Amino acid sequence: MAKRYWLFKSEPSAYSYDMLIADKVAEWDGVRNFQARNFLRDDITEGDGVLFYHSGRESMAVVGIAIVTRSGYPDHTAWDIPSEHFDPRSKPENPLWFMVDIQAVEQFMQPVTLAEMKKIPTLENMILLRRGRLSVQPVSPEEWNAICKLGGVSAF
DNA sequence: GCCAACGTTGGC
DNA sequence: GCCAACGTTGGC
Repeated sequence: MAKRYWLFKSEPSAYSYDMLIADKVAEWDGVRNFQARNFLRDDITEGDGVLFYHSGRESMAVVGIAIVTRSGYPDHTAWDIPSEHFDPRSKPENPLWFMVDIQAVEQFMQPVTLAEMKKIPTLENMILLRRGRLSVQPVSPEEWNAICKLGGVSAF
């Protein structure tokens, strides 16, 4: 199966790329949107590439890349009552929400800002620019390459 | 801090 | 099943 590419958004005060580096591997839990859930459950598989995007006032930029180390599996925080992501509709025997694991690969030399991305014709159809609110979204190989290049990833 | 976009909920 | 109300995200 061909490797696919994704963009994951995170508010850096909630979870930043630096925290991912420190944690080595992160469970991408807490996604509570059905479209994003479907990607996590059905499409995102081990080995896929992830652009890590910081949303919010301080950053608004892709800051690095990550790799999926575990394909979709049930998000156990949904049945963890003290968790802020608790959702009584999800049960271990019939999970509603899903997550994947990711690992940091390389921090960008240069964060690629939202303002910068808006100026690149190759990126004009990016979901990030068209429907800003989806927190897990597919990225085309062309978009992936353009952003990695701008970010100064060593492979380019 | 404001507000547009948009996903979700719930009354009918 | 429709749609108004509501809540959240996230850029500005």
